[in-house]
Amino acid sequence: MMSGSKGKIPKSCSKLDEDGNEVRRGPWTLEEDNLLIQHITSHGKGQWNSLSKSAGLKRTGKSCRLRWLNYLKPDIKRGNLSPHEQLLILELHSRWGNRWSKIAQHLPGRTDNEIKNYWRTRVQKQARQLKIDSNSNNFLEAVRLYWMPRLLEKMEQNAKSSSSETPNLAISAAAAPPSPIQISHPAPPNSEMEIEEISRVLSSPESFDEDCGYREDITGYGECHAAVADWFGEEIGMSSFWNSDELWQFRRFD
DNA sequence: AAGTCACCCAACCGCGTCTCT
DNA sequence: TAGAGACGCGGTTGGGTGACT
Repeated sequence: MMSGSKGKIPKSCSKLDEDGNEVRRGPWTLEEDNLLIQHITSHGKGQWNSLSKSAGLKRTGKSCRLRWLNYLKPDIKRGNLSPHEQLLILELHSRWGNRWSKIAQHLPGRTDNEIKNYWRTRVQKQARQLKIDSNSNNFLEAVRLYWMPRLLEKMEQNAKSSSSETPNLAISAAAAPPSPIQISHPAPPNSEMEIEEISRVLSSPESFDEDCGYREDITGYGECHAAVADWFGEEIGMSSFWNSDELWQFRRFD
């Protein structure tokens, strides 16, 4: 696996720590990834500083931990966020704010870093275009009134099309090229019943635990995994989510 | 074809919290 | 109980990439 995942040529640099030991920084190389994976596979994780040393890595413990959690961990799900996941992020962020790790706990296979990046690059961009603060009530209102229904609509469309031409995930998985690290992906919600359930839970305050989150597994696909690269390959065109009439209505909130 | 810009995301940093001695 | 080290979280940065001019 390539550091940076896009075929970038790693240009790691080194510096010396206070003991004069070399400490590498920057993108991880394939060799470093393999060392870390092998070491965690045989010895387990934890004690990151000593793990780094005993694995022969010239990295800080912090760096090793981050690399593992955000990139190498076997259950990491990659690819675009599905409308379902986007909906959850919007909903959970409206409740908890920038509690990225807490939000990530409700999106299997997604990291807090990924969710944070999504929020900063997509959601905040949308707020900037509307010229409203992404943490303001106006923006939350706009999200609830327009963005969330759009995502639900998209999920319903997807459910309908997938029920008429249900892809054979098992075949897709079998046909997928072998990966050096087995990454499994949660299967998406693909029935109208599931979507209705998600809508119900999202719109029902009673179904929400104050501190622990949803009482039910609203992700609906808890342990179900299939090796599909990306359920919702089609990118949701965020910038076109709101038409000019809607934009005008948002600004009336001000 | 070359330059510029915006976007995306991996990785780093600082700081608060937890755990161990 | 206090101090040190490890861990975890949220904010920020920097470089690669593709779109646009």
